[in-house]
Amino acid sequence: MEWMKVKDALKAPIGTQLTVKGWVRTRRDSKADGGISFLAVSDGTCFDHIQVVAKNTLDNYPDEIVKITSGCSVEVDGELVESAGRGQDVEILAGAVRVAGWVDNPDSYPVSAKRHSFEYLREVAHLRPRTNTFGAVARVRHCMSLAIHRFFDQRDFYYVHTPIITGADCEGAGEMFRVSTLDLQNLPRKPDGRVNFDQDFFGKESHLTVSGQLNVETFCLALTRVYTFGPTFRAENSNTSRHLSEFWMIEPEIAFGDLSDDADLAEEFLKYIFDYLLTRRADDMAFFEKRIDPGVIDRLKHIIEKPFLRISYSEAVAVLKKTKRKFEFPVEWGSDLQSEHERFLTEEHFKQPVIVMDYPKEIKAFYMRKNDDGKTVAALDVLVPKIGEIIGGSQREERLDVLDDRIREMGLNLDDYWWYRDLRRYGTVPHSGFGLGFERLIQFCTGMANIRDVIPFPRAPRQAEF
RNA sequence: UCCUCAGUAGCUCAGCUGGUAGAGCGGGUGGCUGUUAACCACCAAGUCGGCGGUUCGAGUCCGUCCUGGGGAGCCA
Repeated sequence: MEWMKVKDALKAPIGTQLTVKGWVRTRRDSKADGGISFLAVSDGTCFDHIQVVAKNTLDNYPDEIVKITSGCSVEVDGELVESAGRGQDVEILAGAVRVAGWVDNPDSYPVSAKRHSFEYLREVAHLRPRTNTFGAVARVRHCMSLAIHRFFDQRDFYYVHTPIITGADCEGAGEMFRVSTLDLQNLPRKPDGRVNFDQDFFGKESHLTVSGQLNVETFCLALTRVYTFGPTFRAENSNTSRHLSEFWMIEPEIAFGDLSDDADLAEEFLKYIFDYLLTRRADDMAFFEKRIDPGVIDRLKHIIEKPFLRISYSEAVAVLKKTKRKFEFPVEWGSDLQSEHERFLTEEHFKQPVIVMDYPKEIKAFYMRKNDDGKTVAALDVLVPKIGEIIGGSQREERLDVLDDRIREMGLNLDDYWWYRDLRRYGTVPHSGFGLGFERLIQFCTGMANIRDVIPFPRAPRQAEF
C-alpha cells in the first residue's frame, strides 16, 4: 500500500487503500461493537490530523491498540472511508496498526494531550514541534523562507552566502561573539601583557557576524541585484520577547537604485510574501487567527491591499508634534522615533503602512548616503501596525570622500574599512538595500508574542540547552 | 544590565493573619458511549526552586543565589 502523507490522505478519494505514518495525538475508545478505538494521527505535513478507526477485530487490539497513548508513533494500513462520526469528513478504517515506538512513561510524557504554556514548552524544545502551535510555526517559517527566495529569484536577485565568521569588526551593530581557538586557561601574551591574537586561528581577532550587509554590497557591485538570508549574532545581554542572540536576517541590495527604488522594493516585497503566506498556509493561518491572535489575517491583508504612504522624517516629526495625543517619550527633531510614535503614525494617524525617509544623520549608520541638506541621510523605515518598524534600509554612500568623512566623524578607523572603501574607488554606483529580521517577521505574521517561540531552538542569554 | 512579578503533583494553579498539603487537566483501573475539550467512579503521584536564618513549629516570615514571565534600555 502506498504511504501517503496526512495532507494528501485527507484529500484522497474515498476507497483509497493507503498507509499513513505519524504520531498519535489522542486515543479515544468506544465500547460499541465490542470495542473501537479512535486514534488522532498527525505527521505534521499539514495542520490537521487524520482519524484512524481501529476495531477489536485487529489481532493486536487488546494487547497493543488500547494501550496506545499520546506520543506513540504508528504505521496504519487501511482504507479511506467517509466518517461515520461527526467532526471529520473522512477517516481511515484500519486493516493494521503497527506501533513503531511506545511512550516510556505516559504519566510523565512532557507534551501530553492537554494545554501547555509556551514557557513550559520552551523547556521541552525537542518535543514541542509535536504541538499544534509549534507545528504551525514551523510550516509558516518554511513557507516564508520559500516566499522570500521566490520573490527575489523572480526579480533577478542572486542569493549570496555571506560569511558567518568575520574578521572585520566594522558595523558597530552591538556586542559580538568572539570566535577563537586559543586556550582560555593559558592565553598567549604580548610583551605588554595583551592577548596575542597573532597566534589565534585566523591570526587576528574574529567574531560571529552581526550583519551580512557590507559583504553583500561587494556582490551587489558585480551582480547588480543580490540578497543574503542567513544567521546573525548579537552578544547583547538583552532579555526581551523581541531579541535573540542568534537570529536570521534578510538583506537585499540593489545597484543603480536610489532610496525611492529601495522603498518600492520593500513595499513590493512585503505584499508578495504576505500574500504568498495567506494563499499557501491557510490552514495554519486560520489557527493563528482563532487561537493566537485574532485580527492577524486582517493585518496582513491590510498591508497587501493598502498603498504604503511615504513621508519624510521631518514631516513625521511635524505630525507627531501637532497631535493632541500624549506620548511617554517627547518628540524632537534629531531624536529617533520611539515605537509608540511609529505605531501612532501607522495605526492611528495615517491608518496605512508608512515609509519614513531621510533621517537625521546623527542617529544613523556611517554608510548611509548623505543628503544635499547636509543634515539628513537617505535612510528609510517601513512602519506597520502592531509592531512599528518592520524594515530598515538606506541608500549607501557611494562617494569615497563623503564616506571617509562620515567614518571619521563617527570616530571609526578608515583602515578597518579598506575593502569596503575600495568599492567606492573602483566603479562605484548608487546602490541601496534594506534589512529585516526573519523572526520578527514570523512574529508579525503569526501573532506569536515571544520571539523564542518562532525559532526552533532559541539562543538567548543563558539559554542554549538544545 | 535595570525595574517588577513568579517558582507548590507530569502540566496549570489554589493554599487567609506561620500549626507538617489540595483542585482541574494529564496518567492508571473499572463503567457507559462511533468517540472527538466526552461523561461517571476509584487509584497513584509532591524532601512546596537551592542554601542559610528567625521560630517550639516555615509552603507561608527574613537574607541570598538560581530559574522563568512581563516591562525598560539596545536593537533586527
